[in-house]
Amino acid sequence: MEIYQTINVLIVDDEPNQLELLRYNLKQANFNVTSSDNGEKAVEIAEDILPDIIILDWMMPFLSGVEVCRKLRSQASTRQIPIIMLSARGEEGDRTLGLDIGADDYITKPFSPKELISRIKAILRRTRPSTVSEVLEHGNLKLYPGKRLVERDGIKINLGPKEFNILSTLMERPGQVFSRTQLLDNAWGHGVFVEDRTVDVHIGRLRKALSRHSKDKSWGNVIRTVRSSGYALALSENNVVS
Amino acid sequence: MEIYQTINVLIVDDEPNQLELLRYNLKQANFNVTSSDNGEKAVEIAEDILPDIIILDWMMPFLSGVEVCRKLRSQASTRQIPIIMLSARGEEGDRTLGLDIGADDYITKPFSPKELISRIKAILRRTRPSTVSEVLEHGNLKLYPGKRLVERDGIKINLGPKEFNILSTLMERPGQVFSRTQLLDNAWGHGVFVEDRTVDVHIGRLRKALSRHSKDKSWGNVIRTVRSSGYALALSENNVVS
DNA sequence: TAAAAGTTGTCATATCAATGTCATATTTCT
DNA sequence: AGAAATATGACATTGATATGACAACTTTTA
Repeated sequence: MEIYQTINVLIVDDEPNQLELLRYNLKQANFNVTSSDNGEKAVEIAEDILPDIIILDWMMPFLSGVEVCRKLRSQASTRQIPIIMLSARGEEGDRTLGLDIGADDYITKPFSPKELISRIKAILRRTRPSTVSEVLEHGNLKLYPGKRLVERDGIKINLGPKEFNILSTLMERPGQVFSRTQLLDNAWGHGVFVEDRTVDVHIGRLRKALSRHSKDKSWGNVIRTVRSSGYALALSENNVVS
Repeated sequence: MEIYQTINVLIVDDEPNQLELLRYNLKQANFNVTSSDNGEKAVEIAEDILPDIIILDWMMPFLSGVEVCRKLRSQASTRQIPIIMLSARGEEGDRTLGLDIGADDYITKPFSPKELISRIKAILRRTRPSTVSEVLEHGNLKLYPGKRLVERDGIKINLGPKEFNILSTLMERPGQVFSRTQLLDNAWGHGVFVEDRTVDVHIGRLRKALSRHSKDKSWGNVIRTVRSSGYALALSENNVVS
């Protein structure tokens, strides 16, 4: 399974060597890594960056892995974030306690990087079902199909259903040009009788919505007009970040 | 840890002893158990009863665990059902293959019943939080699935069964949009014949109940209306651009 | 057990956001 | 410049959602 989206991993371990080892291996596997060497800070960071998954060492001074886990589970904002616990001990008592406490998985040291990565992916597979990929990204635009939500730089943008559908269609195939008819089919459904030109109006509304409350006027340019053909999501525009 | 709702488990193993052992232990843990001793039948049963989780033996004659897993994953109706694979072999190659194939977890025989149950619960915590969580929280809203009780800032809120079920469904996946049909399925049960629009009325009652006895009028806004789609539990209202 | 209190599904009506179209302005291409 | 395509503001209409009322039921209470 390949990773085709930026996945943020937060690793928490008080031992510098272990931390560095994890960081290295996860970076190799294309994850975006943030780390913390203490539990208290880890909770703050988690609330702040909302990582996609957290790798948590069981044994830590001050705030232990178990307590960090509890704190994360008690907060609505972080309670959905999957947690993998790492432990030096292999006794079953610990293992089941870890799972009961709210961890999603529990790995005993020593473990191979390959196994850790497999487990991360297994968890992400059910956290973000690929049937309808949880989020479509384009530059700093994010579209969540299941939540019918669009964000620009983390700021929510309200769109009408039609505008949402159009943007969704465009974002599924960035760069691809869609004719007005295709957009009508996708965003309205087959067999509706609506003027082709109506699409123009909605594209206009979409552009306006995307650039609203932003000094950066170029946001409307995310949608490229292709004269005599239709519209497409702009690829290499100045406002596109990769 | 307790279980707060009926959970249907499907176990699939060709070996009668093993099957009986699993069945006994899972019953003890208050699961509702269905079993099959062959892969082909298991797929049919799964499509039929849509269990909350499937325990699948890796090695089986005719249709192997891997193939059953593939079949279940290729069907829309069963794609989302979590699967735990059981295997006698412990080599890492198998382990990662199992996870890559679409299983949610992978346990090596011999394992203790306690560990299996812990892993089942760990998975259910993600897929069906209300079945294993004592409390679901969202902001200062708390919902206790077992007690069928809802609190706002510690103050009890009276809800009818339907309203409770709707809220429970929404709180299992904050932000996720549920269609009226989905809500009917979840809160009323399969196969009831009720107008889709009835959901609107109950959402209205739910909102009213949530904001009753509170100056803060915005409490009804916990539930977001998504025009042309359905309803969702609102995520933080800040940062909204309209 | 009967009355009271609470739940539920449906309808009719009110409200309000979203939509589609048109007329006109602007851009693009030759 | 002239033609063709696109952008945009305005506006009536459509369509979806919110809400109050009510009768049929269920559960609780006395």
